[in-house]
Amino acid sequence: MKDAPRRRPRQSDIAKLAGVSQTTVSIVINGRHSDTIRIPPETRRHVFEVARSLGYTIDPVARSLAGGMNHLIGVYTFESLFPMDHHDFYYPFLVGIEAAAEALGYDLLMFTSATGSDGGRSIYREGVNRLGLADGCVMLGKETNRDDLVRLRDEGFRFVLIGRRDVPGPVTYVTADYANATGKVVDHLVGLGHERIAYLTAADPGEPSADRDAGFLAAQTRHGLDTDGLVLSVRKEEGPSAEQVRRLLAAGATAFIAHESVVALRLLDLLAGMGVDVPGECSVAALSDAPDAVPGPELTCFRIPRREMGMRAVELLVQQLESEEEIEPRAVELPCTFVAGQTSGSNRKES
Amino acid sequence: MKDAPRRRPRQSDIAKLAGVSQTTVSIVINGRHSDTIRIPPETRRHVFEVARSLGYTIDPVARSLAGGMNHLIGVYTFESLFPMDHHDFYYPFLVGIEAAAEALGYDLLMFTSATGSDGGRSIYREGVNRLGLADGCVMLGKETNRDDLVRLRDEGFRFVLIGRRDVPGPVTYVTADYANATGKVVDHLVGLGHERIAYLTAADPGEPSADRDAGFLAAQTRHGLDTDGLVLSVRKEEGPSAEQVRRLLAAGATAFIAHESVVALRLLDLLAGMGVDVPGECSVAALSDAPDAVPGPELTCFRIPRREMGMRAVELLVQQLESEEEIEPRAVELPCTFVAGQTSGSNRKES
DNA sequence: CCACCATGATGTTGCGCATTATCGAACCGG
DNA sequence: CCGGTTCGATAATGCGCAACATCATGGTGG
Repeated sequence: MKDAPRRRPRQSDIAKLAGVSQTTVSIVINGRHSDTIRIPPETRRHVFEVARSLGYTIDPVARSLAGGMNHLIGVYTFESLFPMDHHDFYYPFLVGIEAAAEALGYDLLMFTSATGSDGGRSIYREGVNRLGLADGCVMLGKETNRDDLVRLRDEGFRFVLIGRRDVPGPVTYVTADYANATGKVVDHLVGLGHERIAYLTAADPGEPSADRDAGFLAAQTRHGLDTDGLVLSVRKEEGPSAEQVRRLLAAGATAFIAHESVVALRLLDLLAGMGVDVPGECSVAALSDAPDAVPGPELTCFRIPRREMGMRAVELLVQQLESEEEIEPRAVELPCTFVAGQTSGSNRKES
Repeated sequence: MKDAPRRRPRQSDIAKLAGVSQTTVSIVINGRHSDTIRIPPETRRHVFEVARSLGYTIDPVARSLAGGMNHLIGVYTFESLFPMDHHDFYYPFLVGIEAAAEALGYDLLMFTSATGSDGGRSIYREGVNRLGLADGCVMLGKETNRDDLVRLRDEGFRFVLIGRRDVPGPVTYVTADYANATGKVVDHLVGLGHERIAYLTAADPGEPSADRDAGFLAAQTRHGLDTDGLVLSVRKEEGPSAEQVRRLLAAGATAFIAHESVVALRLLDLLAGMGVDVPGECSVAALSDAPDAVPGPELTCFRIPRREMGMRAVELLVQQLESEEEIEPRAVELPCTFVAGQTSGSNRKES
């Protein structure tokens, strides 16, 4: 019935009670006895008993200081993690990350405090890199700070990016194979007889957009198509204007491909407003997931394997962490699954 | 251009380069200079410069061992955190927790590794209490292990529970005011003229259920109602059987209150199947949130302030962590908001 | 009867930091 | 010119554990 806030028992407490040395306790607790380091079973049992009776639990902090791993995987997002609007975007990644971490025996350290008063995030704030607590880090977010990344790597910090990043020097990342997936969408539309495909690329630059562009370009030359007046740069927030869509139709477009599903949905609305039937007269496809919750027809698009990407990232990271030698940075591309959807149909040949 | 995996710079490295002692570096980095401990601005600036040039980052592990705070808030769930089925349940709490943590300058440590091979979770597994890495912990989940909780508290570890828990001795928790909210639902139904209200309580015990039961009982006696043959214990997974519902109707029930919204929804189906019009002939209410995604009529129910609970828990915890003296354990009850919904209507008086 | 080895441990050191107790020099008034 | 006081720092210690080097004992073969 002590009122005093009991201190955590330590190995030396056990040692005293069991009549052995702290070293012995450490060895027993960690099961480090081997051919060269021998502790007889009875001593071991005794130590264990005392430990249990004291309610001993190892102090991970001390262990860590003494050179061990923390079994901590950092999760750093270049944007704020949980706000509702990012919900659907980040969540599947997190599910994967958590699953893999749990399977591999790691805990997750979610960095939130790196957010400055300006709302911007930086790993290095006031010269302090909070990521250090984690053994390694999974990094996600669009607005990557490349300088920080380079500095991190040069410091020898282990991390895996989710999403391809053009960074000077090698880094390991896992991404989705946007180029191929985009190619498949084009193939699908071409297979339906479309020859003039309007392409609504994302206005904000970034590797994922670039990959889609590359995939589109490749597919297009493969099929011998051209794009005069059929390419449009569109902001996700605004979508295309009715005027722009009209111009594309006037240019002979019979199908539309938009990077963002939001844009594709807006496109559907505009086309409906103009009396254009989808997929009867015109097809629409997106180069990303359609949001689940939104009602309406299922978009022709592809699914980004977010969950798998999360898992894979953690697996790669742990592999790096647990191997003795330095592991070469790796790039992993996971395939997207094509979704035929209901917004694309065969192009009725005219004339 | 060194290829050697550079060691992390430490305070002593800075000290050597800056021509001061490690102590000084520590003081400068932590801004601990005061009236009694003085470091002139120029020295401070110099130390900072050297630190930055070395890419110094503090080692939180060592700091922790030395007794400092890490600005880390643990998040421990007694069930697995991210699996899809718990998604809607945990997510709002996390949003609140993250928001408060970010606002207060804390990072989040999500414990996943406590999951045993049996799927069960225990804080103390294999003699390791990993929670110690965090300065304090927010704990959530239904299947609380009370023994662990008591032990944790006795060790002097700071934590805040989300959800009321009957634990020997005081703990601080934040919960929703289920009793009052339940009372309001009853009031609403009574106000609509219902006098015989069937009550479908949860089969699995637990404090939240008990609170609802208490609230129901109180409201009932307040209104002078009785419950002969109107109370039913129902498993969430199964819901009530058609036969049971028929019996309740036969017993004169004109309104139903179910703990779980899932059960309420199933009830609606059953009643529809029996040709009973809701809310025309019969009212249905739930004592929890209706899931957003599910189509159908909006349930009469109340909304549990999950986000606010998460925030509040973090705030309470931080308050404890940052105050000098021991703070008395506190219980906080947050109000639920009543949702009139579309599944309750006035009771047409018969005879 | 000593040299040698296997057994079963122990003493010491150090991880990187924060804290405590000091300490030297400069300054200042009497 | 000397005692006190402020200023600007520092050496030493310890947090709890793991790694390393070392040591005492007892049996065994030569």
